[in-house]
Amino acid sequence: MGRDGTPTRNKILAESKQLVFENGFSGTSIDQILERTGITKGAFFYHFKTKNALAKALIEEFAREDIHHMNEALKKTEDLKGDALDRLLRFIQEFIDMMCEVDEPYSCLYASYTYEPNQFDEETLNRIAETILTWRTTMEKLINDVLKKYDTKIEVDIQSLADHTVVIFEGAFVVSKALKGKDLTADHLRHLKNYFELIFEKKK
Amino acid sequence: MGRDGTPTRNKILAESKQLVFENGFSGTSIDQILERTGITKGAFFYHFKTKNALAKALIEEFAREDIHHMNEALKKTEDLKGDALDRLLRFIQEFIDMMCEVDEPYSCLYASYTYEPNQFDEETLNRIAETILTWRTTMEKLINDVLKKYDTKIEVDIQSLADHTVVIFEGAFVVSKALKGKDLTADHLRHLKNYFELIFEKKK
DNA sequence: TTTATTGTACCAACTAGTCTGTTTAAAATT
DNA sequence: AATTTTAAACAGACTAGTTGGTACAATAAA
Repeated sequence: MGRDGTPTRNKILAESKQLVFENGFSGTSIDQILERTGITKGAFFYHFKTKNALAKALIEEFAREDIHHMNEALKKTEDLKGDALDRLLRFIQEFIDMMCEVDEPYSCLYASYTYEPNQFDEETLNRIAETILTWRTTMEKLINDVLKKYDTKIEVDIQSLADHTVVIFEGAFVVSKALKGKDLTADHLRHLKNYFELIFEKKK
Repeated sequence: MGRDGTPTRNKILAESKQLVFENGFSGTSIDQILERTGITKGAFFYHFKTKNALAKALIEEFAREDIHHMNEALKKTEDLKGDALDRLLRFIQEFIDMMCEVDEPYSCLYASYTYEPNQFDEETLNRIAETILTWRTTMEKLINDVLKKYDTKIEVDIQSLADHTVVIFEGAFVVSKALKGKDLTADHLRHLKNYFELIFEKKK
């Protein structure tokens, strides 16, 4: 039954993600995507019914990978469950290491879409919120584990502390892109780690 | 000689800034701007030679206001120069107060432009970097003042600590837009304030 | 053969930008 | 003070190119 279209589909996804980071979504034309991929219009519209279907597929894939990274980092730190603070710090360290490996400023589709929200349907935008809320839940769990044996030196709202990680990711991406300094992202995650380190103190 | 064009020019700037936040820059058509302002094409292109001239004017105005806010906050805290840490914390508090007053998620043109960089010329993008670096310089000064009487509990790089404020602004804007929670921005500035509070300890 | 893919010509709507002309208000002249 | 001049400010029809999307023929594997 016909040939295998998945390489084509993947090429479209990969190249258009890149293009969206360079030009924004509405600044990226389908013709540009065709040129970059060497694919024709027929093939494109076979795989994606509309340009917005591509937008949705892009965010879907990006969100899946994002949550996958998060879960991988959770797994890698499972052995530290004994000291929940150690684990939390190692969890952040995983992403510091990840960001050190990259060789150009990292970009995030959430921010990209968020700054031209009218281009997308509710469902697409909800997918972004949903993923950020998944991060929130995960971080809340990690933090609450810490709070079993630690107090906070300053009174803090746990939910917003949980969100703070995503905030620093997003902010660091923007600034590192604007200043063209790929190392900035890791630096700011280190500050987040510092904050976690400083805010908790062992219960007596 | 002729009528006064500044109200028209200002209306164009105000409405197109709003449109850029909703649709992105390349997602905003000149026709849309005309519709929103009730102005005609002739008037638009009288005030701005090209669409990119508008982009530049927008970022110019935004940057000027941004630096103005920064300097206002500096002025308002001058009386606290005696204790540099107090001053730093009050400086951040100024922006917390500012963000509490707003009644919808705040948006930043720096992030908007940064996520479709190919739409703009070098000069426009440089204006963004320049402004962020002005923030860096200001924060470095505030922090170095603190360091005269305080040590840091954890070894930190001053430059990246200085940048951290902008990072948290930008990240908080993105997340508060994505989650449609206008209060989030202030919350995360509070975390920044906490961080500053925790990281410094009086020299003996 | 059949069905999943891909190629290409085409279209209506929209894009940024131009062109020519009109209005307006202040300054120069009477 | 009334009139004319001047240039800034605006109006809106027009254009050449681009946009997302369609129709349908061609091709390739099962």
